[in-house]
Amino acid sequence: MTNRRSNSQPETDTGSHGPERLSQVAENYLLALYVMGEEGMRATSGQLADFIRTIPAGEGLGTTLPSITGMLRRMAREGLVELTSTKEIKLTPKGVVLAEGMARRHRLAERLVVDLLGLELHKAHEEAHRLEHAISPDLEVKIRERLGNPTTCPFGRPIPGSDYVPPPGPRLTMEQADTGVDYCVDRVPEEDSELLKFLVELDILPNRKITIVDASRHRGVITVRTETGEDALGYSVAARIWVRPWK
Amino acid sequence: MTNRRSNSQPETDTGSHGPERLSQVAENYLLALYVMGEEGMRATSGQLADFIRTIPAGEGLGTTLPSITGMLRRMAREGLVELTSTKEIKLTPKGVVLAEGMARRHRLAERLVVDLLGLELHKAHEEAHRLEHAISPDLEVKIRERLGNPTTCPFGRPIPGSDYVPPPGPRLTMEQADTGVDYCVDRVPEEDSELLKFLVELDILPNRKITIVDASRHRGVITVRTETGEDALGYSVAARIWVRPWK
DNA sequence: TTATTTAGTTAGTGCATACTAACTATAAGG
DNA sequence: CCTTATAGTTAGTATGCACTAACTAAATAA
Repeated sequence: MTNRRSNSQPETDTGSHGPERLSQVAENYLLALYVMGEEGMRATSGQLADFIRTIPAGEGLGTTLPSITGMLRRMAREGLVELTSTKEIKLTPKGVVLAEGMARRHRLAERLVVDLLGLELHKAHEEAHRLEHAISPDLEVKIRERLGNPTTCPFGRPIPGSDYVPPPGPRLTMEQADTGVDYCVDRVPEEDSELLKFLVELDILPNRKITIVDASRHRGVITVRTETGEDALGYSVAARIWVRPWK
Repeated sequence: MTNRRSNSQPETDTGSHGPERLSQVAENYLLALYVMGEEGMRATSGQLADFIRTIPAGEGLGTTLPSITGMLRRMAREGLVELTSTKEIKLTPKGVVLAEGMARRHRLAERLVVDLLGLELHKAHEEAHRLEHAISPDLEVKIRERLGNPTTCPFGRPIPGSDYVPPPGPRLTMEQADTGVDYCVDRVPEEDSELLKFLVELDILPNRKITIVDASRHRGVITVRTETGEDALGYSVAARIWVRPWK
């Protein structure tokens, strides 16, 4: 009777390539590694620990280095990951397939709770982190259909397997954006609930038009005009918001 | 990396009455005990084992008597159940509250997947058995609102905490129903996927009107008229379908 | 009544997942 | 070059949850 989800089984399965269903913990690792890959981060045990710490539903469990080491060993045994000589963690082809599935279900779940159930955006990531483990292939199909085959999650990330096409033009952070030019918000961070509440209020959300009115690097403040008003953002925040050229 | 969901934690929580979050296994037990209570079944370890075996998502795990004994011991330690001298398993007040929550989420999830996502009815129970563990209080509220505060699940069972009022008149099984009288289907079994496919086809579903055209006990066959046609049912099947007087 | 079946517990084991403490290897600094 | 910090592994332990095998108590049959 605890907080932990774990997983035990005397390996009753027939044989060579491990059980079909993964533990929730393994699923979390796969998703984390997938997203880290998307973001171009070097995936090491330490980075992974940091990343897993941001999973809200996880309540900070399984984030010590020894836990990571042990889990990765088991995942390597199941052929999900490989540990390179440089201590970098790589998904195997099998791992990639399963990780894509997790990202797909995670992002579909985010759309589900936001678009269909009206959940506040800043709660979507956490809810999806629970739901992603509970969505069967059958249900996934129904969700996708019901949502009209979305291509991105509500935070702007692509849904693997959808017919997402990267929008033309460079993607850059708001911090790097030019003054006086119209941009379209491409992605916002999904894991920072407090920031998200703020971004919702300011209407700085994917597919909204924004213009940098003023960027005073020395003050560390960027002034952004949205369709609803004008607001000041710190550089550290601006650096986490991705935009692309408008139209 | 297995099929099993388990749960481990060096009991890091502060104190006296156990961790807040339960394991999925414990949640399954609570729901099982709750439903068995609803059905007026005597809850013993053996009965519980049988019941848990019907949980499709569980893949038959945790159904041996020793597993049950061990789990019940842990749950008793957490103050969720009590084992009476007659080997009967009783939910404690705390257990009842948590079990009601499980039943609530399970039945809301069934409505969600059927009404909102268009999932085939015969798959709803299994899907809900996964989803019930992944629904937070926040999300539960949204689901309930979105569904318009339903009072029953798609199989006719009441949703705890809703404003369900038991319909007037006696509830009886179709096997006990009189010939030539109009009845309203009250409940159908949710866990028998094959039977459900059949009942959907025949339109023998909660709130539909049916009439027993003929009951020949010696042949073990009941002939039922629904709004779409007339069909023959075996007594063993009829015994599992609950009806109430129409209007 | 005694034998047998039925139901349940206890004992012992195995694996997943978590932790802390102690060790090691690599990188950074002096 | 040697020292120290940083990152990661290994060792050892704890808990949850699952199993089989063996035991026990209650009900049933002979």
